[in-house]
Amino acid sequence: MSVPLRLSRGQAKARTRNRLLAAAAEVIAEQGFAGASVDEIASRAGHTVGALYSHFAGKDELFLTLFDEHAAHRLDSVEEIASQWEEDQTVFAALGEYLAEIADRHTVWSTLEMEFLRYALTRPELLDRLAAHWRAPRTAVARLVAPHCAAHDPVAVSTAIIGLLEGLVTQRRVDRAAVPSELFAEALRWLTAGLAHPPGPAAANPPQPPRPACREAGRKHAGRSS
Amino acid sequence: MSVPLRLSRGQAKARTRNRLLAAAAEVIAEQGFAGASVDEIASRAGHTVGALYSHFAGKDELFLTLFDEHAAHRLDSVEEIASQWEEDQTVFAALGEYLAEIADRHTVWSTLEMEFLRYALTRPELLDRLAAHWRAPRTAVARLVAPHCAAHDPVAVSTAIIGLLEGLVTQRRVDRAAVPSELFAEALRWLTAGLAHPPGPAAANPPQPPRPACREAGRKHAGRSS
DNA sequence: GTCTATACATTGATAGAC
DNA sequence: GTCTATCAATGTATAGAC
Repeated sequence: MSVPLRLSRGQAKARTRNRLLAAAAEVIAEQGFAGASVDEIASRAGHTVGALYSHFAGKDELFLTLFDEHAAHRLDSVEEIASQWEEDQTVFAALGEYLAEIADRHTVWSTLEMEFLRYALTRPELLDRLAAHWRAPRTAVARLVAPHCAAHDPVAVSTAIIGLLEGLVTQRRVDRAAVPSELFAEALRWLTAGLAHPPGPAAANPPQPPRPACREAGRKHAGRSS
Repeated sequence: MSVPLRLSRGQAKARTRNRLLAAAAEVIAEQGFAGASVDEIASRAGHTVGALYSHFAGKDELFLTLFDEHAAHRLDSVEEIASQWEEDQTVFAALGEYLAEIADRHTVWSTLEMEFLRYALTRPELLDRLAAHWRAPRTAVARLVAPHCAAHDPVAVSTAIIGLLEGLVTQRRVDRAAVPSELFAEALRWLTAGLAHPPGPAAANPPQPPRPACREAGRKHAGRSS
């Protein structure tokens, strides 16, 4: 096979494409979809609009491509974390650092995800795709935490964990001091520790007397009814 | 004093202003800041650009006004929940329903907040203002949960709680089935129950025995099903 | 205070040269 | 495959009528 010292034609093409996608991610994260001009995207990628339109049908298609490719990337990232997670509990600390890192450096990703969400919210068919994209990481984490879930639904636990972490990332981006990197691990421990608590006995809807005590008490069974 | 059957001049003016702000919230949530045209904002408010520019210096100022006024609204909302929270533990269920309601109906708010965040991320001075706006609800919740925090920092706990709830809201907006309204209360119970765990003795970084009791039994009378 | 009409800039997208 | 030149459409903001 050819050993390309220079890039082959196909490689060069792919390179351009990837640069355009990366630039689009940046600009759209910064300016929003509507605010991002194809011109700026192209020029930040080191090209011009012509190149952009030779790779994508238009701004929308570029955005949607980004949308799908990012989802795959995201899942890989989750599974990478997951693979460490199994090793031992100390991974909480590492996980915390990793997420703090995300909050601090990979800001483009999370901002882009926000924009995906906003964009999809008014487009039902896109919202479905987005939901599908989010399902994979959820089940990946669910599989992971299942052994620690006691009688709780692993998927529900997974959803809570992801929500917790994402919520912390968001807050950290606004106010780094308010969300020290250790808090990720700490909060995760709180949540998982709480799982060990009696899911049955510790009542789902404990109508206990108004008692703001230091210790969480209340062992009463109550049916779920809303 | 004049008893205005009709709106006084000042009232009419305020009414227009509020309508413009409400319309701006909608349109900006849907289209993003850059995508929202002043024309559509004005017309959705039942007015024209002229009215808009007589109330605001421009699109930016309109957005920033929205930004500040929404923060006040948000804080009120949190404190309203907080006031119930103290009453008793059953508020978890009510809180869960409330937040599910937010996720389902007040979508404009949360979308708008995402756009605020994205907009502020590249504007340091705005990011500071945003951080300040988020501080108030955080301390409000912190005061509330302080009695249940054992040795943990109430503000850290508050941050985790807010993150958890916000993360769940976000996921619910994408996939309602994945985040049933009961999960809000449930996750909150997990987290708060975990707080009771040995924060002092067993240190903050407990290398627990490789395997805590992980009963996968899942078979339980009142387990979560619905 | 609000509306109508308009000036001026910017955008997404296309066509043809290389 | 990529660039340059260009067009039609749209958007912000202003000026003057009422």
